[in-house]
Amino acid sequence: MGRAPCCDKANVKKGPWSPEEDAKLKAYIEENGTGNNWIALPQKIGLKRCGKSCRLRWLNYLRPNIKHGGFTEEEDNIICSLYISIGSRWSIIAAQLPGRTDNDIKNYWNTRLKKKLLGKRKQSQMNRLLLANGGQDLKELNGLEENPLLQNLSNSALERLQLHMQLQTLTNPLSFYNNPSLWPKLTPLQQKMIQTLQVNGINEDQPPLYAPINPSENHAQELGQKVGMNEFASTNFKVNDQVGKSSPIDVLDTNVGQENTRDQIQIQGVQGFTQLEIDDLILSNKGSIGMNMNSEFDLAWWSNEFDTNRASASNSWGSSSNILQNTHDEMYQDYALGYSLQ
DNA sequence: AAAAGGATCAACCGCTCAGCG
DNA sequence: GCGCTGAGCGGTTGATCCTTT
Repeated sequence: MGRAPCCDKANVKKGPWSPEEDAKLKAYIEENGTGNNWIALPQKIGLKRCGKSCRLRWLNYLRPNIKHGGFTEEEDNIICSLYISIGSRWSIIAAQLPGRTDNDIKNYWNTRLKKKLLGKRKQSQMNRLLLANGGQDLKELNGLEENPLLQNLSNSALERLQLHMQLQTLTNPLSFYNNPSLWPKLTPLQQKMIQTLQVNGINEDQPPLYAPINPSENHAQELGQKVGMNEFASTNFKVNDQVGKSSPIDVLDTNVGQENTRDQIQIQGVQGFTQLEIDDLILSNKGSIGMNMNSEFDLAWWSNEFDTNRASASNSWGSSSNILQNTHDEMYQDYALGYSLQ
């Protein structure tokens, strides 16, 4: 037996609200309140609308102090930061933005903000892998398709992961790119390809292969100490001290002497590489290189499981949100430095 | 100028959860 | 403890507007 309908579907009006309906609803609620019974409300005021529809109309459009459109840069920052942190918890995000509704933020994110962030850079093959089929290709290429934890990653979590990866690539001095000690052993074919590219030059949009942006380890260390990406990761970033390790795969496998944060570990396998390198690495190391998503905790962070656990465990977004906001504002600002959202 | 395709956003749908008897 | 009910939420849809060809 299915769930009983919340109203008589045959006798309710659907579609856009007329000004008359708006006026009726607004006048009644302003005078009497909702009475904590949305289901009964439309009958009381003679509206042929579902109670749920009335509730939505009031909350999203008719109640006082609602703002529509014209999102500020600060609001963008908050939305992005929170989305990366907690995913599509629109009501929680809306709670941080006075006058904004969850529906408005959801629409704004889906239609504009997401594109600003994900679409402005040239869409890479990694993006396609991540988004085209819920990350399945990437999981398979990484030999992780059998990992039930990774399979539990929702599209939202994958999207957040992708955003985070972009942030990492741009800001993390500990990235592959910036740590020669992390560079992989190359197959003869790969070496030949690199040589060819170095001789012939590569797409000017891309930095040269295997040319560290910040070759100074001291510089990387300084920056590393200041990069505290989120409240959940410990902030004791430690520059990889495994100089001499020849392969990132080794590093990922052992993590000897490191106090890796989630951010550092998870992305190590891909960040800072050109698309060509990523593709090649994935293909040539299928099953052995990856984002080191072996830890249940790490995976949970990206998944809805974490969202649920975190939300229900603390149930105190009010207090945690400040931390959340600060850390992610910082993260977002780092991002924005290298990648203007305008 | 018109058609096609894309973007936007209001509204709906169906699910989960909390409160209550 | 259990079942019912309504509130709330996130995902999705579809109408409309806008842009491009």
